[in-house]
Amino acid sequence: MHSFKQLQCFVAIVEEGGFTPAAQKLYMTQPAISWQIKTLEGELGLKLIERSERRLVLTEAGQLFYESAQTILNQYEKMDSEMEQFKNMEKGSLRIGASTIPGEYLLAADLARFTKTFPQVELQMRIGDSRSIVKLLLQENISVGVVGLKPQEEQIQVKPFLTDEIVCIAPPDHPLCRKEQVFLEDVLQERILMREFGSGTRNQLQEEIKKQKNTSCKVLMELGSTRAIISAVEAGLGLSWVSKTAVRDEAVKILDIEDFSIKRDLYVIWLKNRTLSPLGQTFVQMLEEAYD
Amino acid sequence: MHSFKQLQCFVAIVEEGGFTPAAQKLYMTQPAISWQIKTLEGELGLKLIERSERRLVLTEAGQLFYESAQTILNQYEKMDSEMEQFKNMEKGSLRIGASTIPGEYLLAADLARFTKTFPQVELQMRIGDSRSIVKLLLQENISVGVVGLKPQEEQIQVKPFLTDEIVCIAPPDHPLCRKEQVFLEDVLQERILMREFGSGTRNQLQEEIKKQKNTSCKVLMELGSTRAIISAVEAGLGLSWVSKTAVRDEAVKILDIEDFSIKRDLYVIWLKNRTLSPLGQTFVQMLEEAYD
DNA sequence: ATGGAACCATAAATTTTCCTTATTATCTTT
DNA sequence: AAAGATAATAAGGAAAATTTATGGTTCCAT
Repeated sequence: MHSFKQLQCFVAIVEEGGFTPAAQKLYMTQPAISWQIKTLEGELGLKLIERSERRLVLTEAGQLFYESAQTILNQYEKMDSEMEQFKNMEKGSLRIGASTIPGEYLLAADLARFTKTFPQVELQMRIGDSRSIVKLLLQENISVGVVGLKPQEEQIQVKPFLTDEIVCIAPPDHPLCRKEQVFLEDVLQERILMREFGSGTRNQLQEEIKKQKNTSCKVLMELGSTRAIISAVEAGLGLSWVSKTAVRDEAVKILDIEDFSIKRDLYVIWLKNRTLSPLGQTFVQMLEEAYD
Repeated sequence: MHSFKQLQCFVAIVEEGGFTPAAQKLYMTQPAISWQIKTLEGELGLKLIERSERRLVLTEAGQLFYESAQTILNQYEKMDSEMEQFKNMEKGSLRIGASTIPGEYLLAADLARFTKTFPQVELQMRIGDSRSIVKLLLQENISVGVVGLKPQEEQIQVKPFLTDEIVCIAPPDHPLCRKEQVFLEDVLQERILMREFGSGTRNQLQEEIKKQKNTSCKVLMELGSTRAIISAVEAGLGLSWVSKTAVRDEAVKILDIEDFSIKRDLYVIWLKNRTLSPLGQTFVQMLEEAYD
């Protein structure tokens, strides 16, 4: 088994045109170079360099070897710089933004994985409604966002990555929970709780109701977070719609409404004109892999 | 600078699924593997293998490294097998040069044998007069030459390998063919055909005539190839001298001249300061064996 | 649970590899 | 022929890699 050093010495000799200059290039002494070549030739059982005359000349074997040695060293350097780049990612920081649903529920696992891979990276996540996340992105306060509302801005690169389902929730002891079939009309009779204006969930919900039933719903209470809504529903203050993932382990009942359902696409967004940092790229890639 | 061994160990671990099996595969002890990985990770500044849990798991960095390491090792093996092939003469090319007689007549069988033994080798033979072959050798356009004129150059290694006889030929119906004893004077009366200037045959012939008889001969026609001379002699245009091997199956008569005969040594030549490639060595060796 | 088996990490000692300095040999140049 | 440049060689020593021996986990089966 030969070593990188041998290849390196050999290539240096060829390129610098002699043992002594090669030694200088590699910060070694000339006998060390001689030794490397000697062992290399010994291992190969072939003479690589003809060194009788003033100028060094490669033997046929030497020429053949030179081709491959070069390729290998190039490949080696490529690898090294790749690893270097990767290592640099460990030192950086990544600021992402997410709207409530992805931020508070969905992304938790991904963030954990990310910080495990890059423990040194300072990771910041800002949570807000979709509109504010887009704003943060445009101001470059964050470099990646995950939102539930497709931004229309020209400068924003949008990539859908997951479809979330928005479900209607009720306290477990609510009359509708016992009903065989529940329709949208039944629900709209009830007190409805909602997130604040600007929420992607609320926005989409109202549009869907209007589109599918051509009515609107009375919003009897506005709350600032999904968690607050769940608590309120649980306490019997009314019904509401939230992301299915948000209620996985909660003490509220999901109402299966026969004639109404909402799917909600989630999008990863970043600025078109900024090339995403290696860390950002890796983060996006991790999301893609996770929700493929 | 990492080593091939490190890559090798790492790849072996990934492929064998553990340190211990990797050690067995590489005929090393397990601590040696541990050490290699440790230093590799240290040099990179990155952890490659997660070994806390029951199963070994590659980190993200490890996966990245694995890709490149594999490529490099593959390339390395390719190089190694190429060199091995070269050493075994299954690969490579051999360019030889020969002057007319050896090239067109004598060497045919040897070349055939050579290509049969080494079918993968690209074999080139250039034919010219002795002087031009020497020139090609000095310019390193060929690595071995076979000539009929001993080159005087200091840098050329010369090895005689065969003595060819140069005989006088005449058309079968020529008067001299019926004569009991033929002497040189008889022949010199006739029309003499010869090869162009620079030919070893011609050179030697004229020198021998001058030496042995202290006369010179009138050259009445110069022809560019031995075959052309034979045809011309056959057609009755005159007499000439050619290598005995060239007329083996030809329709011309050999004149046995009582007081004149020429032996001609053929030489294998190569450059002193270049080590002959394995192929070249073998070729020379084959010639020696064939004409021992 | 508990003893054993499999597996990796660590330590110390040893071997091997590799590099350096010093010197010699060879070839080129003047 | 002498000087200069360049590679080979020798000897000593530093550094790297490997081995044996051992310790600590985890996993499995009794």
